[in-house]
Amino acid sequence: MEKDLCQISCVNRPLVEQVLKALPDEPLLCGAAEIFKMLADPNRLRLLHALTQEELCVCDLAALVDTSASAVSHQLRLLRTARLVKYRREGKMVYYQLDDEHVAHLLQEGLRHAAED
Amino acid sequence: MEKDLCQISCVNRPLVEQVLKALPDEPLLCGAAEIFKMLADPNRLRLLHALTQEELCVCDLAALVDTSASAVSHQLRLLRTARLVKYRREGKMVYYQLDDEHVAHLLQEGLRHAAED
DNA sequence: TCGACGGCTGAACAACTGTTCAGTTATTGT
DNA sequence: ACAATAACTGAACAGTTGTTCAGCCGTCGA
Repeated sequence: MEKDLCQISCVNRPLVEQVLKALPDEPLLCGAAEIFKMLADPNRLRLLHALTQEELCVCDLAALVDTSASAVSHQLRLLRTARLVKYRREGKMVYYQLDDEHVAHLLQEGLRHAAED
Repeated sequence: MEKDLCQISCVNRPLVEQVLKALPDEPLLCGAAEIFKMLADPNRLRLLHALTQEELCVCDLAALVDTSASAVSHQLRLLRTARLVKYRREGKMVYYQLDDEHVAHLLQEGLRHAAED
């Protein structure tokens, strides 16, 4: 690594060291990246946006994004393991909702910034 | 599509229609997804976090994330085209900074939510 | 208890992402 | 004008992501 060039010449070492110290540690950065990764797909954004309004079952969500129930189920598993949604079983049906308001907040922030391009 | 199952039985059509109407339109959703996609990588998060503190040149940034200048340059291009960073040329050097405070804000939000897991 | 149905899962495949490598452009000092 | 250096770029490759397909699990009604 770092073999490409300018090992000694142009790097402002002290400044880099300083900035480096202020960086959040590895697990926190990766955790944040994981959350953003979940938000990095239009279909998942649709699902999450829908869940900001209503609790919905898998079939509803599949109809909403116009794909197979299987595909949605896979997506929901990702969102579940990332703690962005939680679910509730009622008979045969499983109803999903957002895990907390942070999710809705982040989503809204992203949409706002995308709008004022 | 939608061939998998439950075409008629369990879908709550009116509710789906209602939620569907409230969804942001395609380009907005994709725009937001693009932004989140840029934030979905630990190294890019490091770069952006560093730039919240200091204006830095490509070499500095490469040293910071401990990769080649080429790799960083590719990443910076992505961030540039997504309008998350802007740059300034000074002689041979190119200095990068965040395009606006929204970026810093989103970044901070993501880190905060990752922290309070 | 059995069949139907809502939902979940693993494997496989195509599409996308990030890095490396090699080569190019732009600017500076000699 | 030439060599050196900071940065950019396209092609290629490995690793990851999202969908499909086929089959499984859990619950309900007959």
